[in-house]
Amino acid sequence: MPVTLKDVANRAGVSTSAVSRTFTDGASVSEKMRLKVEKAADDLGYSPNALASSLTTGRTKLIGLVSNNFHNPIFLQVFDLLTRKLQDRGLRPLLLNLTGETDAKTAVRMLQQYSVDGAIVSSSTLPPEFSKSFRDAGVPVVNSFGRFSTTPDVHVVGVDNSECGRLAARELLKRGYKNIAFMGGPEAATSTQDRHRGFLQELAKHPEIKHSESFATAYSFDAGRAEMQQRITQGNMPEAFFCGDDVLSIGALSALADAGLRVPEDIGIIGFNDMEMAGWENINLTTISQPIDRILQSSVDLMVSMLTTPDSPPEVRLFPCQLVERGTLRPAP
Amino acid sequence: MPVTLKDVANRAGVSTSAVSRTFTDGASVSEKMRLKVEKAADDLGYSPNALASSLTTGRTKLIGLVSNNFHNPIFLQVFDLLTRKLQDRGLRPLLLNLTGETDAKTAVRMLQQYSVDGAIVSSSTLPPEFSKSFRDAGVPVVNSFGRFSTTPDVHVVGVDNSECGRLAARELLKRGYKNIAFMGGPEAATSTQDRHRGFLQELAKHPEIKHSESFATAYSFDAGRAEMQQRITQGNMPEAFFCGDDVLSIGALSALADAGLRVPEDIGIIGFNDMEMAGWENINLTTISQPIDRILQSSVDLMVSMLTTPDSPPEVRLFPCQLVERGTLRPAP
DNA sequence: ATTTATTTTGCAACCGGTTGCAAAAATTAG
DNA sequence: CTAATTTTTGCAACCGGTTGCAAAATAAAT
Repeated sequence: MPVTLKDVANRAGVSTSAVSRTFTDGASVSEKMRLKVEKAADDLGYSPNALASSLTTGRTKLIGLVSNNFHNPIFLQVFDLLTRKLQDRGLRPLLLNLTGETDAKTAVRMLQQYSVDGAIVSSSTLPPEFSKSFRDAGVPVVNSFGRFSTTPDVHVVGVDNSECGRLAARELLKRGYKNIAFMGGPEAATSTQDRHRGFLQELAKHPEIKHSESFATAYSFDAGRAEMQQRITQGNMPEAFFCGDDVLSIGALSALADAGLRVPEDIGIIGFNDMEMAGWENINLTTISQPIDRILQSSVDLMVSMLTTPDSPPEVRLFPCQLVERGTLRPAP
Repeated sequence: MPVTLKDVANRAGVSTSAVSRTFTDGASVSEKMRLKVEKAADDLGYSPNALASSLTTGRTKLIGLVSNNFHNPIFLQVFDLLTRKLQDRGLRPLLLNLTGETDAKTAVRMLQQYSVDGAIVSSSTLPPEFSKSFRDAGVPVVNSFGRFSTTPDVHVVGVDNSECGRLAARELLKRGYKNIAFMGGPEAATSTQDRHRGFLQELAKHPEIKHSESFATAYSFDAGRAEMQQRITQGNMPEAFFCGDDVLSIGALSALADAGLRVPEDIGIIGFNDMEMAGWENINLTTISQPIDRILQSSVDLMVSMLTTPDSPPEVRLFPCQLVERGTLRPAP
């Protein structure tokens, strides 16, 4: 059924090399030959078998898309953009779901078996060892939404999370809140750690501001809701919260609503991510947006450049975040 | 860098065939040989190159995951489950994003170039021609969330959407609503058409019930909100709505809230899908759930069985939907 | 019209495995 | 202890392409 190189060669009455060459750009083929071959290929409906060619070229054009986060809606957007951007470059995304996977070795083996040309690791909760293992196994990797480092093991693209923490703190201060809180995601997530650190850095400049912090067990609605309920029953509530994620914020909002606390009149909330839902009128969450499109574009660009020029030193590309003003924070006085 | 079959053969002092055989189950190898080879393979850290073997076996274990819906959060769950289930079976999901793709030929070529063993098409908005083209190109396909047909072109797994429409209607009637409405997604989506049909079928049995219908332009929050606003300004509101999707419902809820209409006191809403968010306490949407896990499990099972026994006639597997009682519909009297 | 430089083409080996076939080794039967 | 079977193993061809090299064809130079 599938028509092969040889079939085309026969029909065109030329060697297989000639056919191969007309389909590899940069190869030496005369115009006459090219036409003859293309004609035959068209007639037969031939398209080259990428897998077979990968055997000799060593390139599969397969890119592993590695994640363990299939719960935050933001990742649907990530997959959407990433797959399209890869497709545009003639690359194919092979999805690797590492949910519940703790052993980097297994993951490496999976990638290797399919000889992916590279891997884009998209997660802020996957331990950095994974990326490193991939690289050590000889797989070029880009870590999207990864952690800033002055000595990165692999390419990192994302935002400066501690700057985001500072931004959130500044914004709360600007609006005159005197007693504020940080509500993070899981303490083990580097993104939460960094945002927390930035938050504290900014507050260090304002010793008169009271502040407190707590951590939800996950980046999820339920965790955010539970954590906020906890804070409410404990009493001694701050005036405003910086929540480490929108889903978390929405959970928190729901707990506040249940407790009869009004937002932003009684309590202010600022989230993080600007997921689609944050803009929905019944949620209307003031939040901080990451430039997802730019981050992913840059990730793909980096991947492509690694494929053409291997051994470029790991690079960190950070993009600025932005406040998205909506209705859950009182205006500056 | 990568260690090959030959390397292992050399080290073990045996032929390459022997090595190949120890890694293919069902092949004839003595215990002695197997041990010797496994030892050598371990020492070298060998793992077979799946792509190379695909050349001769004709199986790549690559399964195309085809979708054009990267907006409904329900699909994140779909990808999560699908990738895990495939991985469990030793298959690898190759993601094919057909957003904005209108030409089935292009899509087919993409699949073919990577010689996927099969394709799981997950979408209720992708034209059925796509699935058919894939099949015609010799790619086994399962259409998840597809449309029921007595003469299906390909395997179809999903729910009986018209039965869901009937279920929704029955539920509304049971609760004593006398004037009800159907608010569908885009009229071109088969899922909307079928739910609509079922809805009407049920109402045909109750001529005393007033009913009306309208269609949102997409399965999205904004479309649902806009459509509901439209209905409100038109006046002449029904007592309850069956919305063709949860996201749509949530948009509708937001419009109702803005208009000062209380749910379920003034207006009842029943959604469809039971996405995670529907259960969030601040949304608390009464809805109809599809057994996503079973649908996807069945899809993967069907795919696997097609790979082992090709040419089985296309089958339709429909699973029952279920009411999920929450707070947006008044209780039965 | 020759000679020389350049481009185009085909041959054949190779990429990393798999597999039909026949020879070799191990079992079982007589 | 042979002869007849059955199992295990290696050889070599093949899967669908790619590519270095040298021969053949063209083009440029003298």
